[in-house]
Amino acid sequence: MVQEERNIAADVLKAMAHPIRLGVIEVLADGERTVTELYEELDCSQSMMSQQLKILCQQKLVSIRKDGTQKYCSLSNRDFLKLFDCMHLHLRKFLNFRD
Amino acid sequence: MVQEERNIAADVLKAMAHPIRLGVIEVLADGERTVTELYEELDCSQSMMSQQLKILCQQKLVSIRKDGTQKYCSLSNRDFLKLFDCMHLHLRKFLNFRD
DNA sequence: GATGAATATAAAAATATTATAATACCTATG
DNA sequence: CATAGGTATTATAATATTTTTATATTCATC
Repeated sequence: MVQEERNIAADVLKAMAHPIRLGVIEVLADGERTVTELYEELDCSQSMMSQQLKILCQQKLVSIRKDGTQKYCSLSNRDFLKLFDCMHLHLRKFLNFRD
Repeated sequence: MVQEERNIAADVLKAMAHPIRLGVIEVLADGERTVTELYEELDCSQSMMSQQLKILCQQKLVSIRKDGTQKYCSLSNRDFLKLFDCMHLHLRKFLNFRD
């Protein structure tokens, strides 16, 4: 990677590096959700969710389609789900996390 | 992942989400380096590198062995190198990045 | 066109991150 | 033991992120 790529890659990672945003990715791995479903499932405010979704969309991690008054969110790039496997192992193997 | 795991996972991702720290991981993928080699190769100050290495070590992404007056850095967990493949594709496929 | 449900935006305070500069801390060697 | 090379720490200013609260927008329905 060249400098410029690392800057952008860092922004993408930063977009994932937040408990709620990680939660959104995890939930959406299971399939499409509305904004309301997301903030209920992840137990945060509507405003919070809206702002976090914006960040995820900007990095093209999540995409949104509109249907009437609701918005349906889904993963743009399922490749990054691999990351959760790495992370799971890392938590157990390197940071002392119990199962 | 439960809440607590997402908090920690977010910290690990945050540790990667920085141009220099990404650079360190990339360079170390190729093999061990001293601190001096790292900051010369990545073109930043010694102090900057020392601080960034600390963050990487805290999350057990990098480990350091001492040899006399120098410190040798290496990757603790090569699993995360998969991330670079995903990222490379993501940059090209989703963010309009030329090759 | 008023209402209500779903979502977005703005503002602001609290906190965290980043980057730089200055200084301190080893440790090997003369 | 003074020095110099390699690395760490501290302090600080600038900037960015996080979270909450309040308000705005949009759209379907009555």
